[in-house]
Amino acid sequence: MTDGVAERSRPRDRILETAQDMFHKHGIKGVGVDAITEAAGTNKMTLYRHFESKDDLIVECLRATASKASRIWDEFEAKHPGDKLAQLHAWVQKASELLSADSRGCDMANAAVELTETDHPARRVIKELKEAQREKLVALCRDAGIGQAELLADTLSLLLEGARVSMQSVGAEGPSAQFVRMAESLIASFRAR
Amino acid sequence: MTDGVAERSRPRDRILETAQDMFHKHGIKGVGVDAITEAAGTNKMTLYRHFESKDDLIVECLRATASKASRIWDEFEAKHPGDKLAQLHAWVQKASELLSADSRGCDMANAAVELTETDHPARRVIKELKEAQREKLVALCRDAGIGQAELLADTLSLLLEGARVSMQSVGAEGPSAQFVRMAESLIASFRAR
DNA sequence: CTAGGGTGTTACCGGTCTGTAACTTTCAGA
DNA sequence: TCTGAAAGTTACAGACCGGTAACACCCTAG
Repeated sequence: MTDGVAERSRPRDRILETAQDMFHKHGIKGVGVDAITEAAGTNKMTLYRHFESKDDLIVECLRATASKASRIWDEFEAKHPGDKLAQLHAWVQKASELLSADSRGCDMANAAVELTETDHPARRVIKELKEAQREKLVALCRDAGIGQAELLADTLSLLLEGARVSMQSVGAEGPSAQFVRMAESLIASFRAR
Repeated sequence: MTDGVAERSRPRDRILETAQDMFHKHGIKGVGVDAITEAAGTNKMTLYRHFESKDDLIVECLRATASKASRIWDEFEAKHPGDKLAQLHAWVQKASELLSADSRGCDMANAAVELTETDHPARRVIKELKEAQREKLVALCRDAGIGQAELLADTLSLLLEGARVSMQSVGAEGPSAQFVRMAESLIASFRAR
């Protein structure tokens, strides 16, 4: 009713999906477990039967989000089978869609900003997942025949990361509006070397 | 004693400085007013005599931080009077020093991530101050004789913003390690156009 | 010396937070 | 139809949060 989540799924799935959404919109420290369970159409006890703690829920949410994101890479391969350069351009395109569709940035980066305790269980997960994403982008650049693949991948990563956080500071009309142009001319200049 | 702030200054100044430091290290929602006043060697009542609310304190902290940052620009002009291109390289150098000295990124960007309420008083301040910084960098690029000054400035902004948030996710050995190389080759390529 | 503003101290308010206990209801499968 | 696990309900514990009231203290300007 007040709920955007498919009503008849298992409570654990509803909690996970609702928590992802609410953490994303309001920040991790900006939403309590009561609010999550209420929005998920269940209650706190059920949450704690499925998750050890809020921290555990956070970790599971990050893993779920990363898992969704990794499915996007399969789309690239499906749409441009074998054509790695086209897949790289598709990456840029997809990134720009993310920017225009959603102004709250990357859940993992946001979590890293919010969870300042150096030993927070989510921090190792964030690092692990971000490094996996980096590896994918490096491999894509390399397979697209670009010489300095690592450098291009890292530059594109920083540009996107910067665009997603810049949107949260100054909005979509700020520097992030030029993301596609920046990324494409970067790729062109790396290809020309 | 447990306190890094100069002991004998006015309580208001101590609170402001301590709050900046603690907000930076632990995040805005990660530190309470009690902890701030205790670290500042004073008490909560004194804080509320000088600041209307925690939100007001947050805003003043952001303004103070931005004011410190703007003094850096004076250094550029002092060290390389009239030589705008040298000042731009000094900006890159200074940015990389920020990256190696501190892994908690930009206070304004972090605040934008944490304070998700769209009508939070800090949000307009963040936008305002970030836009002012952007204007400065655009002017510097233009005065350095670069044609597409806005595009270079925005690209450098996104790179730095991305580097500062990337450090918080994957650490200093991640993509942000290449920031100087990226920035310098960007400047070179814009100058060659 | 004295008046008064800035500061410190203590206690408190109402609210929210994570997490738990004890109990009841629902519902699917044997 | 019976059983047993999953889920819902209510209440609560203990801590912390932002913010305020009332009062005692100091210390400097006059």
